[in-house]
Amino acid sequence: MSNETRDLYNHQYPSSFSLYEMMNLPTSAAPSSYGNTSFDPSSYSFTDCLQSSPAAYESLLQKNFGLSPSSSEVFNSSIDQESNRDVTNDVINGGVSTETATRVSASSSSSEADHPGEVSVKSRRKRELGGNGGEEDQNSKKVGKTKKNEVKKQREPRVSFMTKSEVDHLEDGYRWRKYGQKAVKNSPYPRSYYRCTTQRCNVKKRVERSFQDPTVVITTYESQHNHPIPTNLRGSSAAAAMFSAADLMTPRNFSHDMFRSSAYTTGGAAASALDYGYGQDVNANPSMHQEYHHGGEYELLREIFPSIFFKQEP
DNA sequence: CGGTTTTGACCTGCGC
DNA sequence: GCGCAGGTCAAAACCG
Repeated sequence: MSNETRDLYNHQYPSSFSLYEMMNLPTSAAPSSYGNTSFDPSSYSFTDCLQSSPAAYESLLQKNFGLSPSSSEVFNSSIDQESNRDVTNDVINGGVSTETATRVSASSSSSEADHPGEVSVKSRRKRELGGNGGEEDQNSKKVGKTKKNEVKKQREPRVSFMTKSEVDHLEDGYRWRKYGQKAVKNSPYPRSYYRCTTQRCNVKKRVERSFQDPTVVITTYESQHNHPIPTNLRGSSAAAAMFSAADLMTPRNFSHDMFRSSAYTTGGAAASALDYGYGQDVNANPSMHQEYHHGGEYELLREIFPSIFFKQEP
């Protein structure tokens, strides 16, 4: 953690922060007034969220988010660090009840070393399939139980984004392999599970469509990439770099899928700029965004995306 | 042929 | 203990 980030953790933040505030909308505004959807900003609060990411919160406060109904397709993002609650579900449920919404949950950590479960489960399953069955299986189950008692399974921090997009799987520069899909309770839309294809990188992401607003895609990232962004992809590495999981907790993260999905939904200059303009920098270094200032398209992007995504350097 | 997606089965945690 | 829902596995199918 940088000194700057550490300092931000010492700040005091309001306990609740709705998108109305972030968007400078009057709290009495009709929900339907947000863009062309029925999204209700009042349903989404940043309570808890920024306890886990004060830097991002700080940025929101400073910039007042700079979001306008027409300028961004990103409704919300949240960082889950505090409990084992499911961020995505919280976001969805938040659309129904008020206040609880974007509870960014939490997590814990389970790096490869922290969760040998991945390996043990595999081997157990293999054993079962191998037909040795019986005793060994019971033993492994016992082990699992004792572990459960000793250490509560921990999870990596999660960050979720709500983006308005036609496509479910938004490109972010990294390569993903889908490893599962599940039906979501109370939703006609399934949830897809992706894992980063890079070896020894255990970053996962879940993608699902909001049943309340099918135009909204909810993407939840878990863990952090331990490698640079692949260079040989059509997708902009720069756009992805802005969301490097190595920087998961920085304000810049809020640019990630909004960036990409906006490109999709606006369909024009932004997409071009993203796809062809900034594919050079492999490393998601902190000075990354400065490079945008040098390109002619920076100004164009600035116009398209909210100010928070292009934090201006003094 | 290697990588990716699909999909049913299985595991785990949690609430009742 | 049971049932449910979320999450993961892995074989088979698919694709470039």
